[in-house]
Amino acid sequence: MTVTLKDIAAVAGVSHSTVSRALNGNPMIPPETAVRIRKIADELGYVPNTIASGLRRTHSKVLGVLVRRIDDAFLAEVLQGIEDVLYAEGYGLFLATSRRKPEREQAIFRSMSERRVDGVIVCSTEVSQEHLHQLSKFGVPTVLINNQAAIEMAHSVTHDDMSGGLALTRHLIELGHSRIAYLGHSRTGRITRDRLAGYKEALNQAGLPYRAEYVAAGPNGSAEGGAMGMEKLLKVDVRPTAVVCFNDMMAIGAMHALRQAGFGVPEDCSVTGFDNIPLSQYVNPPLTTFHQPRYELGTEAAEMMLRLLSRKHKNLNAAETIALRGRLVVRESSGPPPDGTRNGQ
Amino acid sequence: MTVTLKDIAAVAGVSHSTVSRALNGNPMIPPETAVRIRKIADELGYVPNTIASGLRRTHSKVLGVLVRRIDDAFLAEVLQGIEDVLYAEGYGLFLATSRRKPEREQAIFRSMSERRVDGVIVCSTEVSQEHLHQLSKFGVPTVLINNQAAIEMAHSVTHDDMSGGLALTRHLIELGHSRIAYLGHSRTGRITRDRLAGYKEALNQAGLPYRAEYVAAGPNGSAEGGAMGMEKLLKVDVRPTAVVCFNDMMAIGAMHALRQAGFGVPEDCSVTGFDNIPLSQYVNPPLTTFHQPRYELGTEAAEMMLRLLSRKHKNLNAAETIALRGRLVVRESSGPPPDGTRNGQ
DNA sequence: AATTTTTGCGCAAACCTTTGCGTGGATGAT
DNA sequence: ATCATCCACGCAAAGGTTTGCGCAAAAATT
Repeated sequence: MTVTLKDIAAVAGVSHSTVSRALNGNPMIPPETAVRIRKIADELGYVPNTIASGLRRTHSKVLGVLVRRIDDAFLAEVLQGIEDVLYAEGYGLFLATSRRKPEREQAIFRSMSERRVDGVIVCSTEVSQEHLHQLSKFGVPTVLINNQAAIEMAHSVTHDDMSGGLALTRHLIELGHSRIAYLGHSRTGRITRDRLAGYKEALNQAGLPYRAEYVAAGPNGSAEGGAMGMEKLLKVDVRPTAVVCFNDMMAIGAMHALRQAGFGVPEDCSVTGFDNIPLSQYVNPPLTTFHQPRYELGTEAAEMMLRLLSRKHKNLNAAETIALRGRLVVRESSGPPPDGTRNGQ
Repeated sequence: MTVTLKDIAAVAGVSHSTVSRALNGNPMIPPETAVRIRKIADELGYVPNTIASGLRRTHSKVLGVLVRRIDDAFLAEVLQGIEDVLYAEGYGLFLATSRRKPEREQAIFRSMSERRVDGVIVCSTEVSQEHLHQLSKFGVPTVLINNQAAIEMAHSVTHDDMSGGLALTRHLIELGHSRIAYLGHSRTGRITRDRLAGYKEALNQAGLPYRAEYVAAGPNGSAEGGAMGMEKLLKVDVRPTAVVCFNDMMAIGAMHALRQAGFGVPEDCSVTGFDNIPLSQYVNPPLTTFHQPRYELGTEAAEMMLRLLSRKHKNLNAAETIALRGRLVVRESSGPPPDGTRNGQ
């Protein structure tokens, strides 16, 4: 049924080795023979069997990508970045989502090992050190994107969360705010801490006090989580006049909760997000946020992986981290504090 | 380096065939032998080589998925639906994005053929009849999701666009609108036509005239496209009091353009979207839209593909289409028309 | 006890490609 | 004419698995 090298060889009157070499551009085969064979292959409708060639060669030209979930504006764009460079380099992309289930993650790593992917890119998931170790034991290189727990001896690309938290908070301070809250996300580790650290640092630099009651966390990173977190903050005695949210979706939820409670944004309370997801500019009011180089996170990770694969002498030990910088995006959800709160509380 | 069946066989003192059979649960091997072998395999850290087994077997247990792009709220959720059922069934997911480039699409189909995927799911892209034919020639079954051009003899799952357009328009009519515009998307084929058809049908049923000047198209399906389309509609002599947009992002753009021009939504002009993307409830005002069963589109397509693969006697000819129904979601972007336009213009 | 059946497993081929090594013929040098 | 060189290609092994067939030993039947 399907045509193989042997079939082409029979028609061309050569051995299948010659066909293989001709098709792979091996210089051993003179050009005229090569084009003749190529032509016959095309006429016969030959489609090389990557799976057979992968068996003989050592690599599969496929990269595994593990991501928490696909239907997330942030991750989707990172994925697109990865896919674009993999496509350009002729690599395939084997995708799986962990959905935060450790057993699913486990199964995925196994499946990727079995499929002999050349490497795996792990994106924004709480991946355990052991799993990664298990992979590296098989010589499967790994690149981490925004890993939650800082993992030793790993290749990773991250964005600079701390400077983002700092930039947003400083922006609010410059607008005159002093009662600034931080609305985090209880299920994320390093990232929420880093952003919180930036927030604290900004307060510190401005000589403003840090108040524990101004730090709340939503149960998750969605709009619902933001709304729930905001409701907590609204119960504080002296309400904050600005809130730095963990991400844009939470900020959107927070604004929703504020509106529900009868407060205007930014008149009564400024709100900032984080990530600059495409939507943040279309909500009303458009969101002040910190832009993440999402797409670039993907491309950088993919390129790092490709570099890793090209230097065959896998000195996987040499850890490497590249940190991408974001930028403050000021829109209309942040403004001066309400009158009377300008200086001090 | 890596441990193979042969290594296990050596330790267990049997042949590698026996190991293979034991590990695959072949009843020929008595249970006690099987568990003994299984144990040795585990101790040795054996990881089956799917690529070798795929060579011997005829199938790869991998499905190709071709999608226009990943960073699109709609497609991402469809993808998640696909991934979830594939994961549950032990299938892998090989992902590629066409990004509307025909040559890229071509290359992707080729790459998928070469990788011997068991089938491909094509999602919402303007895929040509020939490409699909090329795949089916190789016995690679195909399932289409929301294909733009209705393609003959194909398996596909779609949503019912016409009834969506009809439901939205009827909703506006019931609110009292008579000057209702349709804002389409010039780059999509069947879908925009179907929604338009539903719009016309609703007008027709209500005895309202269809006016060509009330039908505009944006250059693309994004918020920018919606804004640009809306600007055209605002130039019409007698402005519409409601506009049915092709999708939510365009609706968001349209609302933006209306605000820029000093009009209120819905006081001056109602706006409806299509898709009910997660964000549509968080924009201000929250968007009236037509919910698409995105996730289910994915799961249905994956399940259809799996059914296709299970009946080995590939009677691929038997076309099959399943249409999923959506539902109207009324929020605050639609309301009664401004005074004085209620009856007639 | 002799014969048949069953059980448990090994042999080897097959899947398709890549590649080290070898070979026969042509070409060039002496 | 003889020998070394080189060119173009073929042979066969290798990569890891699955599986039809066969075979010896054990069990069951007579």
